[in-house]
Amino acid sequence: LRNRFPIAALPAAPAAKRRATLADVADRAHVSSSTASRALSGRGTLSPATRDAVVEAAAELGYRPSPLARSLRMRRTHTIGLVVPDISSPFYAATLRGAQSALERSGYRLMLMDSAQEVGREAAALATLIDHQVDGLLLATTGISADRFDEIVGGSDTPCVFFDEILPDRGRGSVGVENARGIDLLVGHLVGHGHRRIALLTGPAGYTSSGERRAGYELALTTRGLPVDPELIRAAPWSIEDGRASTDALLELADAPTALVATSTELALGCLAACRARGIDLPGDLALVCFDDPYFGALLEPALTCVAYDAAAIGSEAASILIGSLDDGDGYREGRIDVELVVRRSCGCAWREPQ
Amino acid sequence: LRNRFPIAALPAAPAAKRRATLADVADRAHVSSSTASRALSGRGTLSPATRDAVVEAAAELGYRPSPLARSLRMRRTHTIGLVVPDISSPFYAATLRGAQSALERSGYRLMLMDSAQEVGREAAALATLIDHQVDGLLLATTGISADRFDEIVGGSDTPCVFFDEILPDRGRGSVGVENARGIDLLVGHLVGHGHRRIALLTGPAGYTSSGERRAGYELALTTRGLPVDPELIRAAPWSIEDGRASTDALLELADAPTALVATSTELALGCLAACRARGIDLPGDLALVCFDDPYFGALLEPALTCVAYDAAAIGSEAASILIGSLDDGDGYREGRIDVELVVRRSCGCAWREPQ
DNA sequence: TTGTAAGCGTTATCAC
DNA sequence: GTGATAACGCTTACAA
Repeated sequence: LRNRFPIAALPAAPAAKRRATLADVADRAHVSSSTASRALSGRGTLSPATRDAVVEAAAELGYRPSPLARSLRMRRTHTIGLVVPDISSPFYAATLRGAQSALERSGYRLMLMDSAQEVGREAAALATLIDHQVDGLLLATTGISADRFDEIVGGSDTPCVFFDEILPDRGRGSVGVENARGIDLLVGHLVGHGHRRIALLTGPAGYTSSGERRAGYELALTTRGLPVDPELIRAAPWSIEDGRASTDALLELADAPTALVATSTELALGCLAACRARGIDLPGDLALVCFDDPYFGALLEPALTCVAYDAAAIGSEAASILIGSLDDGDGYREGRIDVELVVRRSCGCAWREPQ
Repeated sequence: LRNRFPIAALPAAPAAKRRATLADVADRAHVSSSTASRALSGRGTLSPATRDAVVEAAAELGYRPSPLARSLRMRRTHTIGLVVPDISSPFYAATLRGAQSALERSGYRLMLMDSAQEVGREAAALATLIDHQVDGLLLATTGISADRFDEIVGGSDTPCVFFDEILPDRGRGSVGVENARGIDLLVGHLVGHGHRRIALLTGPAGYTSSGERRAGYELALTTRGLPVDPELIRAAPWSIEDGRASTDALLELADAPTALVATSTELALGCLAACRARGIDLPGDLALVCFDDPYFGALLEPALTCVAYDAAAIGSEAASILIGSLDDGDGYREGRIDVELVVRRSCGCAWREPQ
């Protein structure tokens, strides 16, 4: 009854060989599977002889432990969940890479979810990740409420580190860029060029970076004794189209600005497009600076003066904080990624491309 | 398989520390855990009354099944492994997003690994993914050998679909862009402008896209009765710096080209940088076209004429093929993403930005 | 229609 | 030192 399929009748194709399990290794080394486990994991005590035997058997069988079984048993997955609003954005892609390499160094895997800028999907992503018992969470929130967040991740006390977009008073830490300082650098430089009517293109209200940059702008003006004119502040989604529309509106003002601070690459490009269409000379008629240094910034016309920062560092810093929190226990750590002013031509400086 | 446990079913007050297990649900519904399993999974037959009781108990407890335990038991993880050479590149980030959304639609999760353009890391990434018993693999290879590939994924017969960079004769399918057609479009357009000495900036030899684009270039010239001059072909890594150096070299030729086809955004930007530094007028002195349409292409000076394609579609197409192969069994499916010529100014056309 | 029991591949807690 | 044995949370023959 057993042998209904004699050897000769086996299919020509080689049956997929079953992966060796710990039990197989144990058998081959003539020990119990608990001993084999100890030998391979290094935990517990056992004689060097048996350890060697087990290790050898494992090597011969090409044994690879099952992370799945291990996770189920140990209640640790060595997996970190990452949620971002849009992974195809260069910024988040860079943070992802930074996080990934930092995590890899510590032996963690990454499970990625994209919230597509929808709160509902963000919540679903978090729930999925929690279901998978990720050991920790890296989250650039797209606007989940504190209550919803608590409801989903609160019960599991899975540590969470926020980056870029932060949910206040939650999680084990947060990482952002020096938004205020960056804007101050930009505004300061423009003021140095003699500008007094400086416009701001910022993102929608309610976002961490949007808010910090706007506040930074107002502070930068105030500390320099300049008035804050609400008309010069335009909040819109971070897209080229919105940047263009906002710039158009600013340019049609009776008392138009002489300089403009764009808080993202896209907004700066929108400004560029608007000026080009209207025949406005940059930086002659309007000086432009940007919070963010795209890799093609030097090749734009005019080459973009901006504030640069290391997006990958945001990810790796967040990952480091998370890993720290994983064995440290609690507390709250805050990281800020440094910014740097990169002076080129769009601000009015007489910069020329090197070489 | 789909999300039968919407997050709305979470308990209002997450006071429960330990997550409810199936056994808890069973207890509360006064049935055995196998019955509870059947009720929740919809498999097997059971009375409507008990089913309702179980479902209600599950809802009351805020029960969420453990994918870990389920995977271990079912030998299916509903997780797909994705390996790319560099996730911070906009191209791969876009493919990732495409893949992610297609997979999500079918109830799969994504586990991401970055090979950092190193064969060793690529192999390690694959091994890790196989260890995790991913149900399938999406791979843009960085150059792993067929033998090594077989060694790592062969034994498990985990289906694999290649995209962008392809390992021939392996896996269940592959997806690339219409490289030959794209180059033909570009070369054809330049020839239409009267150019006969057309240079090519391509990537390093040994890459799928690099090779296909170079072959496409030679074919495009030949079919138009133009000679192929090896001096006009420059193979170098896809970086701005390399593009610049290659352009410099071409420009110093005794018989310099009058037009140039860059096979990537970076190479085109390098060409731009070289021309700007040398005071070469684009497109007057040199016409430039590019395989790839960066989102800022219209804002460069001159606005870039190029061949555009949907990078996200590569990822989603690859994911679709993989998912198909997951239940279809074997066979090999090949996908090609369409390209489109976007005419602007760098080729010599009299294009003006809309509006 | 439902329950019992045997796993999936590990590790931890005991005895011996 | 080493080996049973019992989990981890789930699915699925097989029995009842």
